[in-house]
Amino acid sequence: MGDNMHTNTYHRKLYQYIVDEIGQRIIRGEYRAEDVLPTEDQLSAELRVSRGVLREAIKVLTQKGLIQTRPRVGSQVLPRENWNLFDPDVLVWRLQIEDKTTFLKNVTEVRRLIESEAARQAARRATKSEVADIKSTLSQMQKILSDGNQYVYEDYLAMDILFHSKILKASHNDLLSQIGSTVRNAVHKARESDTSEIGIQKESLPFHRAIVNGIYHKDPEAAYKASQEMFDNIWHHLI
Amino acid sequence: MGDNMHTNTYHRKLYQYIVDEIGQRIIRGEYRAEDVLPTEDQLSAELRVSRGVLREAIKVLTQKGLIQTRPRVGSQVLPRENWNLFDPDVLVWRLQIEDKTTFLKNVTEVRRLIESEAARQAARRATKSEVADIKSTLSQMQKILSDGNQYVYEDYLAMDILFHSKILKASHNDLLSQIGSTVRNAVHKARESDTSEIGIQKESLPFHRAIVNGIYHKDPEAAYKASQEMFDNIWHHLI
DNA sequence: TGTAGAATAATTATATTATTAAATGTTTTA
DNA sequence: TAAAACATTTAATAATATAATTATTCTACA
Repeated sequence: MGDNMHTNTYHRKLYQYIVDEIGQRIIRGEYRAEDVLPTEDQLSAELRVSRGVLREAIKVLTQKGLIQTRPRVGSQVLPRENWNLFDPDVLVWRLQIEDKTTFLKNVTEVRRLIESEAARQAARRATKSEVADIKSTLSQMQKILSDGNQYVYEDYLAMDILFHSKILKASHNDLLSQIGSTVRNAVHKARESDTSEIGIQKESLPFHRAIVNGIYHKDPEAAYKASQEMFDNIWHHLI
Repeated sequence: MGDNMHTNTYHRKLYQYIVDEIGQRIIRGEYRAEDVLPTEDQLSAELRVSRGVLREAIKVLTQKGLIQTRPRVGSQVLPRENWNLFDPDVLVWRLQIEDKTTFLKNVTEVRRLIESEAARQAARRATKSEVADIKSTLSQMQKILSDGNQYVYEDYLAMDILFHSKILKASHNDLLSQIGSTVRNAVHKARESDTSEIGIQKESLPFHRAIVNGIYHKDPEAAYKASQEMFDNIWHHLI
């Protein structure tokens, strides 16, 4: 860690840097399964933080299923099957480090599955105000895209995220909703599959419209199919 | 907390008690969203632990999405949508406190979705040895059920879990696989939807066989449909 | 002589306490 | 009303003591 950690301008906490550093070392395979990390004294010295901070970081990594710690042994890296793959940090680390093609394929597969089912359920269960809310978000998206000169990618992305999270919520299944938003957030955080070009965004509009139509007309299968087609379109641009 | 915390016979760490205690207070609504927890000094005094231990517990709770902490403000309880619903602890706390019917419905919906898709992908991607492995597990299950007298529920359950986790793995999508096993574990941990009667297990055998057949003959849609029917059957027995 | 099991020693995480620094909301003042 | 001083609380460090686990050594017994 740098020497100016204590006076850092960034707003993250010190232990988060340590979590990131050790976590990434593990994902990179620098520390491998069964390996024992350096002792708390050594690690805190190497990373230039107090043992207290290191211990807080270790607690967090334990929660993520990356390590397990026992007295007289130390902190042991756990095999891959123990990792909590839905932890936002773990997801992002993997997106940054592991083979992008396979992982992105798997991620997109899950997104397609979850979000399409959410769209289907939303068509069944969404309340009137939820439908109205979704519709208004869509029209805001259309507005941003129609005004080609004033198009700002970040604005559109924020609206797009909002749109999909509202559909997820309208599925009235909080587990479904959470898988969807967790994976979506990770993908955006890792800046993968982000296409800032307005052309591609415009191309996806009909699919968005079709999803909303399906939800509005309480036609689950239409919403389902439209959502799947949207992801097939995304996947087409990814490869 | 009891006075004998330090000399506890249980093997859990001190901070885990604190995580449990505060976590449950939040799920119970004793501390509500936007509420600020007592200061670290007060809480550590009340729970009879050092501030260090309390801070480690707070880090863990932060990871679970239950709280957020800032200097001069304290630890604030976050609204429900921030909670990490796939965290084992959060799952258990919710199961102890919240409405079981809705929860179980949502859980089954997710299981049906995930495991059926996994079966479909397994039909496409399973290796020969994986198929053989799945087949042999199924025949062991059949054997246990056929010998009615020596039927032991726990043995059968273990085999059933193995069977489904092998299909999940054969989907060759580790995200899919982990959602599936996490949710399945949650259900078993909560001891919900466990039917120990041999009759119901026998009823589910044809579905299992149809799934394996689909995978064996590389017929994704057959495997998919059989898996969905299996969950529809489970759901039928739940209500 | 060899070995199972108990004592022990070494190592490492676990936990406490005290202190200082940094951040942020609140109050006061110009 | 803006900005400066203030108070409060978390963030981080450091030093130290305790407890738990494992490897080693020793002892008693076959």
